[in-house]
This record gives sequence, structure tokens and C-alpha cells, in this order.
Amino acid sequence: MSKGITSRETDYSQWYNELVIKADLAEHSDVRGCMIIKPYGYSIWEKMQAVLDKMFKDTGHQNAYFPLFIPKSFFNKEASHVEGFAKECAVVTHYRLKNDPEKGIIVDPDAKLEEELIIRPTSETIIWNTYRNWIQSYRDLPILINQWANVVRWEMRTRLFLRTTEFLWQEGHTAHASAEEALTETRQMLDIYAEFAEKWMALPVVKGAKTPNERFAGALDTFCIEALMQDGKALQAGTSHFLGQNFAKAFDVKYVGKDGKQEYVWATSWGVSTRLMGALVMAHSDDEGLVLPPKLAPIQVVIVPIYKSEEELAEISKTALQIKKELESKGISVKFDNRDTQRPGFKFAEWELKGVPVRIAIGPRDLEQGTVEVARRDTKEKSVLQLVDIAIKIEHLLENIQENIYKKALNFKDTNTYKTDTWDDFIKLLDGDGGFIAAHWDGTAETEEKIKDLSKATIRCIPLNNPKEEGKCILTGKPSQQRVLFARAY
RNA sequence: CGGGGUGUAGCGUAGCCCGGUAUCGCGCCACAUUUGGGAUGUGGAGGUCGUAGGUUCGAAUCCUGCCACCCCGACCA
Repeated sequence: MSKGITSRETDYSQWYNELVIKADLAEHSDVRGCMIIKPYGYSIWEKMQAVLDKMFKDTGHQNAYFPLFIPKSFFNKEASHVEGFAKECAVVTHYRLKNDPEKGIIVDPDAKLEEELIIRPTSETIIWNTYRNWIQSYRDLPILINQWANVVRWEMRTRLFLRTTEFLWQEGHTAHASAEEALTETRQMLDIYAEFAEKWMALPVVKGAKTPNERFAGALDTFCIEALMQDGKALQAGTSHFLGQNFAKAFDVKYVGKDGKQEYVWATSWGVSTRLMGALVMAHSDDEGLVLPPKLAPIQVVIVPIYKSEEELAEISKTALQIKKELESKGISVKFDNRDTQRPGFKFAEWELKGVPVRIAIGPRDLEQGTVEVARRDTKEKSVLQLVDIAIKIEHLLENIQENIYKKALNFKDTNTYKTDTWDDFIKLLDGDGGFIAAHWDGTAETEEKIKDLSKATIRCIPLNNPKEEGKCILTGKPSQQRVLFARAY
């Protein structure tokens, strides 16, 4: 592993790339801009999925599945939605290949589709086309549906996990009888995302609203959670949209209320993707490799035996398997790495690279003394512990690590969040270590655009519960009522 | 799509200017000694030099077309 964050000897993105590949999370595929998620990476994603899925279900949502293909005509219906996605859609135009004597396998020109199919970049259109048939009365509402799926966005430039052509995500699509209820749902899901990020990923986030410029295509309001990566760049980790009646109007979805009057349905959509994997990697890792929060680590404890002979291994295995059993009874996932093909030092380095939170080493010395050596990944501290109550000690250690990783990230976010009132300072901060910058903005799209052109920084969000404060726009000097959060972002 | 660059073993590379069938490291396989922080030695396997054509007695090397990838820009809620 080359030096990256702590030493800044190499480019951060190169370091990130190398880490993702070496830690066995994912690799580039032969398909442009796509990636292969390897078993270890996927097992982390599965853990995330399981937690999120439960949170969704606990708030009354159900899973469903809609088609991958969307007829092109569906995209005509919501104007701003098309505009937002048209430039990055993969389109299916034919349904058959044939063998050409000269050119080999070619697309059969006779198999052209009457209407092209868009590979979903997101599913609002096909879902709202379906909801039209599902909703007639206020009794049919609300509809609270989530879908786990893959989507395709033909981005010009891709990066493992952060922006891939195809990615996995969940998209929630709800329909409500009133604007208030839809707004409440939008905010509820934002809170769930924030809770997931902070409690499970140990990733502190800023909850906020997007500016009109940065809103989801077709939304009246977009809320987001923004996280800060260790190189000082921001990452949008999740979004929740209040769609108003835009999609209901576009797809003619009406319900009859108690009063017998027809009204358009109110909508929300919300999503998080495998981008969260990228966030997890970038937020906590060090030069030794991944640092996984215990609550999401597929392997929470690894036991490495240290031995010289078969007999010694047999003796150590007894103790190791006993510890494994005790830990597993507390719901802790344990890997006993008894491979005889690798030496201990190699295993230590390998599991550190993969971010396993706790390592237990057992050797002949320990057998004599009834101890084990316990090393924690986050601080790399080692200590020798007595075997008695080992499971309880490890359980507490895991909790401690989870908390410590979060505090470290929180501290990083706080010390890299600045306030400034001058343009010079603003640029200086951005060109320095980056971070979030709270600054005044005159509220116009033109100024926002201009700041972006001049500084490459965008308004990440207008934080919720933002204190009102009189000030002058950092660029134009025009009056402003509150600070907004700027950063360079992924 | 513009500007620049690169394609040589699973990975990273030397060789290219100045043509003679390919260098080194990691990894892999076997054996031995090792095993409390990424072992060492000896031996071995592995290559359509991105691709198609041209020049030549002979092409990784020179020429032309094509393809792929990377970086910068455009683009990206």
C-alpha cells in the first residue's frame, strides 16, 4: 500500500483506487466504467442492505421490483426529469444479433425496436406509470415502496464505487394524499439515512436542503446528507426528494378524497447506493488499509494462531475454537485463520488491509499463561488479555472501536469546517486542505454558478436548523440571511 | 467530443530513437529450512509484444489504419 492520507505522498484518488482493489472489495471490469464487486466487498454491502432494509420496514415500507427497461415515451412526460437524465442514458435499440459472413456477429438491422427502451437511470417514470393503476381512492394511500435494484447512468468519468456506469442502490417511491404527509416522509427518510450513516457507518453527516440548481430533476425540494472525506472533499451520501405533484401530473395519477373530489397524488423518492461503500473506505481508512466500523464489518474478529508444529497448532486450535464459540454466542462474527500456507506476519498485514476491527493472536506463550494478544485495528494498540470473560471484553472493545471511529471522523469533520466572509480566504481554504466552508451567498443561481466556475466549489447544502444570520455574499457582496455549506465534492 | 499519453506473462515494467524471436521485479508451482509483524534459498512454469495491414531476408522496434485504456477539459443532483 502506497502512502496516501497521512503522508499525502501520492494522489488521494490513486490511493483510494489501490485500496479498493487491494482490500479485495472490487475491481474494474471489461465493460466501460463498470466494476466487479468481489465477495468481500459484497459482503459489506449485504450488511448495509440488511440494516437499511430493516429500517425501511420498521417505518412501514415494503419491497417490490419494477422493470429494468423503460419505454422511451415515458421520459417525455416529465420535462425537467428528462432534461436531467437524457444526457446519460443507455438505450436499447435492437433485440437480435446475427452472423454476418464478413463482419462476424453484428446487430441485426431487421431487429430494430419500434420504440427504444431506456435502461433505467432511476425508476420514477416506470413506477408512476404503474401507480396510476394502483391508486383510485384515498383508501389506496399511502403507498410506501422500496426497490433494491441496479441502475445505469452513462457518466463520462467513472470511479470505483463513487461513480460507476452501473450501480446498485435502493430507491424508495412513495405516494401520499397530502403535501404535508409527503414532506414528513421525505424528512423521515433523510433522518433514517443520517442515522444509518452515523450509527452504523460511523460517518458524521450534515443534513440539509439542496439549492434549486442542485435539486433532483423533477423534485420540488431535495434533501441530502453530506459527508466529508479525509482529503477534504465532500461526498453526497444520500438524497431524499419531495416530488410534489409533478410525477402524478405527468402520469395522471389522481385519487378521490373523502370529500369526493379528485386530486393529484403527492410523491417522494429517496435513495442510497453502493457509493456508500466508497464513503466508508474514504472516511476511515489509513495507510495500512481499510478501517471498518465493527457494526458493518463482515468479519469482526480474526484469530491468528502462531505455531511451529502440527501439535502446537492442534493445542492452539482448541483454545481458538473455544473463544470463537464464545464470541459467536454473542453474535460476533469470527474468522479463525488457520491457513498453513501463510505466515503470521502476512496474515496480520492482510487482515489489517481488509479492515477487520479486532485481531486475536494465540501462541505457545499464551497457552502457558492463559492469555491472548488482542490488537485493535483503529488505533493499532495491542494488549495481552486474560482468557476469563474474553467474550465480554471483546464485545466491549468492538463497541469502543465503533465509537472511537465515529469520534475521530466527527472531530475531522468539525476541525475541517470553516466560516469565512472573504473571497480570498474562501479560495485559500479550498486550495489548502479543503473541507466544508460556511459562507454567505446571495441566493441566486447565477452567483452559485459563478462561484462554481471560479472555485470549483459547489453549495453542498443549506443545513437544516441553519441559524439565520445577516451577512454579505462572499462573491457579490449582496445581502444574505444565512450561511450555506460550500465544498469541492466528488 | 477536444488536448496529451499508454498498450510487452496474472500485476508492475526494460527494450523501441539505432530492426536480428524479449529484460527485471512481484506473484505462481516444487522441495528444503522457517513461522510472536508482510520469510529465505535452490529449481521450475508462464509471452499471438493491443489489433489489422504494409516495408524488409528478418518487425516489440519503422510506416498506415483500427481498437482499448489512462490523465486534463467538457460532463456529473
